[in-house]
Amino acid sequence: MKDMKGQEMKRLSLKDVAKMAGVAPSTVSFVLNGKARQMRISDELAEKVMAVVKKTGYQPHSVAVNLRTGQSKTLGLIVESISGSFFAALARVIETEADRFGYNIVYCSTENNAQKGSDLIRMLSRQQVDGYLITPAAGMEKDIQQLLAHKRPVVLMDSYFPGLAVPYVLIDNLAGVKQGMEHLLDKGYKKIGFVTVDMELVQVQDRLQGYKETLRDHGITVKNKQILKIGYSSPREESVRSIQQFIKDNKGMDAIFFSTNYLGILGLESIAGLGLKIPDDMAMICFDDHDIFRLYPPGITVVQQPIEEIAKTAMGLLMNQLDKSQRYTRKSQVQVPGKFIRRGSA
Amino acid sequence: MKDMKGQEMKRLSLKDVAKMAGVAPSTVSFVLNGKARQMRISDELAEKVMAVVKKTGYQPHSVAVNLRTGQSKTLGLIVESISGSFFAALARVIETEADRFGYNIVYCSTENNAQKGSDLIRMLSRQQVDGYLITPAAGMEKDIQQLLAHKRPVVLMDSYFPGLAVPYVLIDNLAGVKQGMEHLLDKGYKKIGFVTVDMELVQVQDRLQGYKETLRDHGITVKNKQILKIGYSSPREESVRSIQQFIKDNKGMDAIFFSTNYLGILGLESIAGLGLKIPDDMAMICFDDHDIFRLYPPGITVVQQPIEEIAKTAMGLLMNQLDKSQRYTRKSQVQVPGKFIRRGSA
DNA sequence: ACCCTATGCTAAATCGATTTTGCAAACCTG
DNA sequence: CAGGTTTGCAAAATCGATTTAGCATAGGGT
Repeated sequence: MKDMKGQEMKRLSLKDVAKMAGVAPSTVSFVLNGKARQMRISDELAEKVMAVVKKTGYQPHSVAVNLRTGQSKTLGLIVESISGSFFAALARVIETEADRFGYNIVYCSTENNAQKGSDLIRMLSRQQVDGYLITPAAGMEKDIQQLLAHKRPVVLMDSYFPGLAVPYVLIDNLAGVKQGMEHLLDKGYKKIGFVTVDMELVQVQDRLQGYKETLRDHGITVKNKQILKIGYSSPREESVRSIQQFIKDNKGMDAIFFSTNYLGILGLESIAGLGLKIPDDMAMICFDDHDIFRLYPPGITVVQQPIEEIAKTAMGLLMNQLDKSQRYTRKSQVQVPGKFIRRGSA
Repeated sequence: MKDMKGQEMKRLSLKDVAKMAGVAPSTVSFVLNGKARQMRISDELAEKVMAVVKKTGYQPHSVAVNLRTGQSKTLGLIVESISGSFFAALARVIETEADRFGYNIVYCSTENNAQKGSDLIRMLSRQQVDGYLITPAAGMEKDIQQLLAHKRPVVLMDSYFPGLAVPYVLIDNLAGVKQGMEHLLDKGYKKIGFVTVDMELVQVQDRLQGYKETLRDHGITVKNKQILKIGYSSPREESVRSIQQFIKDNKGMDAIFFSTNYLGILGLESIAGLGLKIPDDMAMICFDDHDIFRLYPPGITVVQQPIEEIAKTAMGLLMNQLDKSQRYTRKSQVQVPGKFIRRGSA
């Protein structure tokens, strides 16, 4: 009952606390920030101050602290799409990690639009965020470069820009795809198609590269006809139609590798729409897991992203940059292996 | 090339701009805040100031503005789970709506833990958010009450507390369930089970109520044995097992109404695990849609939440409270109708 | 010519903290 | 016991804006 008030009655200021304790504001500040010893405040007085702080439940006004110290204790998290399952899961882990380090997250999405990404970065920097966690959209290279030029702490996730010396964390796309492809070839699938998204980002290119390399390694000729690129913002129905056309155009194709979970879901629709059975009429593997893939009969085989590891590593890299102590960072460009999960589809 | 610098070279302050323009800081402030006329700044001088602002690309330091004005232009959004599809979709709409009004969002989740919710509210109020959008977890009633007592702008979504005079927006749970139940009864299903979550929240109670009332209206006795309550944090496998047991225990049950999409997905797993066919062996309807339900054969019939409407209405109610002009708010407790979507499962 | 009100802008107070500087009193030291 | 150093704290500057109060000069009326 008694300690229920101080929460925000009229917002106690540090000055008020000082007055109550009969000391100067600076003294209170020193005590609260653990600089009492350093500033030679007597233990006796420090205790008196702490007593008042406890009793009143005083909480520093974070905006004022922010203004004075220049530290907002806030990080900007920019993802591609706030409702995508991969990004949502990522955000969730990052949120709790940030909390452990005493940071808050401002969470926003580009919807894969470089212009919006650019605006968001500007917005966040106006908001004085201390660092950035970004899953970059195509075309955001310049913006990232600017952040770097201004020496702002940044970590990229899920993708990166080959030319930029910026810390990043992402799955080993090449190896992930290769593992999946090897599995398909092992199981005897002969004519394997690849459906990907039409974007410039490295992770997309790497996945395609993984497909091509595996085939070449097995002495199989890569045919462009067996590769389908779908526009990112192409409407659902249209995408489904083009996947179906793709299947029809490739008679004898017995398996498809989908390069993102979004495409895999479209694939499910397309295949079902054609009345084909998975895996008998058509096998499939998808890069990046999704709830649906666990459930959709017969279960879709996937290369799963180690989301928790990615998020934690990224936070670690960011904290490293934020740390004043600037300990030398061994390696700031990290690729983590994906996890191949076999289900019924291949 | 030329307007590429001013972005954050050394952070230009208002004082710097003033110096460059050869005027007082206050003058610059007045001009920038559209109070030039009111403060009788000559148009000529105002233009001169604006010219300098444009040229330098000056951006006000929002933290300083925040401190001085007490307005953070930030809203707190607390959802139940950041990775739940309903909440993610909600967050997405709210984010863009907030942007339209010039607000930023700090986005966090309770993971259905009242203690964490409580902490989050405290954290957000320390961060000086201007308002709160909350999907409350059970047990957060006191926290909401405190916000109200401190006259903080709040809007609840997805649930509310019957005793509290607080604005809220949610789907009409009762009517939604009734519509689904009527459909099942129309189609001739006789023995309908209800699977829900074991929580105290009104929306959960209302859904159960809808089930019971519909049966009673049709002269059917409600049997407790046909109602299954599953603990919110009960592990997946255990939940699946209890649903399967529930089905076995109710011989002759021909349809199940699932009260949340999470439960519906578990239901899918359970039914498939028992080797039953939907809808022939078991029909189902689920409250709250999900991507899976569109895809999972034969498609799951659902009562869909009008997420966009909920989000927009909630933002409207919040903006209403934030508006100084305090225009009288007609109605601040809103229920919006759900959308019944028929697919193959019932 | 004198007072009074507009006009057009600047100076200074303020938000709530942190940090540097300052200044007594107490404590050596020779 | 004079002179220097340490101790213990307070005063004041600062972060970057907004806002109130103030102060010349110009114009208008009698």
